Formats: sequence, C-alpha cells, structure tokens
Amino acid sequence: MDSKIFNLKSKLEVYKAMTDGGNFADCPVRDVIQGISGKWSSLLVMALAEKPYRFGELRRLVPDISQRMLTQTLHELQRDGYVHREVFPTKPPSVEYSLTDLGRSMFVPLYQLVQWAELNHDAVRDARAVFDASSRA
Amino acid sequence: MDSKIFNLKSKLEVYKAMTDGGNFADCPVRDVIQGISGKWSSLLVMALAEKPYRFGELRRLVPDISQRMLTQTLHELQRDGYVHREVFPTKPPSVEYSLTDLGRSMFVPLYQLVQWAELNHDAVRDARAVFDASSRA
DNA sequence: GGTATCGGTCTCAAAAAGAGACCAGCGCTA
DNA sequence: TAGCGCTGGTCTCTTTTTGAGACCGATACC
Repeated sequence: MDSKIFNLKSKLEVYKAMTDGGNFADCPVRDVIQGISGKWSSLLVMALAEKPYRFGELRRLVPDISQRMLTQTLHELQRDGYVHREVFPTKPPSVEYSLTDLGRSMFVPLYQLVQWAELNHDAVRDARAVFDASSRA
Repeated sequence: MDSKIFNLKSKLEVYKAMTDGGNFADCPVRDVIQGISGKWSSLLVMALAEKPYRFGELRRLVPDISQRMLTQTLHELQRDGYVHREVFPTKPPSVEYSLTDLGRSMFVPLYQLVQWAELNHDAVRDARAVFDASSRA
C-alpha cells in the first residue's frame, strides 16, 4: 500500500472515498459509479424517472439499443437496487420496470449532471471543433 | 419521427433534452453524457480536480488503468474541453494535465453524484446481496 | 556501455457490445 | 384451422472496445 494519495493530504474527501484510501481497484464508490456510468444506464434511469415502462415500450422509446443490451442493463439496474421489475400475468405476460426509492434518490444528482450537459453541450461541441481543427493542422 | 416521447407530455424537460425531442440516437445531451460516462473518465476528472498531474503520476495513481486507456481517455477529455494538456520542454519532456474551466464546471455536478455514491454504496451492496441470494434460490 | 525515466505507440488476445435469428404461448383473423 | 403477430426474452455470430505487454527515441545517471 505505497499509494501516493495519502501523502498528498487531499482536501477532497470524496476523492479519497473514490480511491478507497489508496486502493483504486476495489473501491466501493468506483464500484457504484461504474454501475451507473454504463452506456445505457443513465438513459434508462432518466426514462424510468418519468414513469414506469414496459420492456417493449423502452425498446421502442430507445430505438438504438439492442434487445440484448436492454435486457442486460435493466438486469444490472435491478441487481443494484435502482429498478423494480414486476411481471403481470396477462396473456402474453407483460413486464413493467419502475424506479425504486434508491433509484429515485440516485436520480437527483444524475439529473444535476444531465442539466449541466444540457446547458453546456454547445461548449463541448465547440471545444471538439477547435481541437479537431488544430489537430488536422 | 414517430417517437412516442412527444405524446407523453413529459414534465421532465431534461429528459426531453436527453432524447432530443424524440431523436434518441443523435442527441447532444446523450453525446455529452457518454463522453463523461466512460469507465475511466470520471475517475480521472476527480483526480485532476484536486490538482494537476503528470502522465506518469496519473499512471501510478490509478494502477489498474492501462497506459493505452490512460492516453486515450485523457485525449478524449482534452478533445471535449475538460482537460488541458501542457508539454514542458524538460529532458525528457514532461506533460502536465489539468482541468479547464469547463472541466471544473462539470466537476460540480459530478461531485454530487460521487457524494451520492459514497453515501449509498452500502445500500447498493445490500441490494446486490439480496438479488444474488434470491436468484440462486 | 548499461540502465533508467519520460510519454507515449504498436500488436495481439480477450472481453464487451451490436445484429439478428429464434423461442413458447396465446389471441386474432382469414 | 392455418397462419400471423405480440409478449419478453435467449442464442449465436460478427464487430468493436479494452487489456496486457513489448517496443520506441532521446536523455541523464552511474
């Protein structure tokens, strides 16, 4: 455990949490963050924050997700406790996905980040344009 | 453009923003979110929020990132305008990475999310344990 | 002359994701 | 009654992404 992070006397307690006091690999905060930073996770949470959706509805709502990844991402979100899955015994059976209390709680800071993205996507797009122009030169 | 999202009359403006009014594939907000939701992006931003770091320092600070992914992720963060890369003409040349104003601005909501993760990783761990136990049964 | 540091790139293998066929069970319709 | 579609998935195959590690030139140190 010869990590440098303790010697730095960082004032960012959360950063220390994210590194588990020097242990970057098996860190709980990184574990949680990586669970919600998947390619489709945040989008599905944003969708389900509005109202519960059924499997097929989500598939039509997000046309560019494969059925395989929709199943898998919902499964992960359910495993981590963000999403509740309920099967209704209709014919054919329908499955409804909804946010749990934990999911709604996580939605609050996620919403902040998405708001930031909405306010700043022009800046990011401009930065990319500048970068691409200067690297072509 | 026969998306269902407009018919839903969602009250979540940000969700509409994330879906670009029904266009899920080419949406600016999704574009920005996906740029910062990579496996290593948030961790590197958290590290650089503390202070600037050099390439080798980051590599030692995050031992489980490959040199290839460190290069690539820093490159993407620089392209999106979050990170500034400065080369110092020492022998051998050293390269310092630091957050830009845009990066520090994005750090604010990211920090909120990481704080949430720190406060709730027990709940997530418990949810996983319950889920795994019930799926083995 | 050998070895180490710097910040990378290159190649190859492994893992993850995407595309699309396929499934059972039921309702509808021709 | 034969066909077709809808449900929520799984299975297989291909393509993309990631990881592991060798290699690089220039320089400093011993």
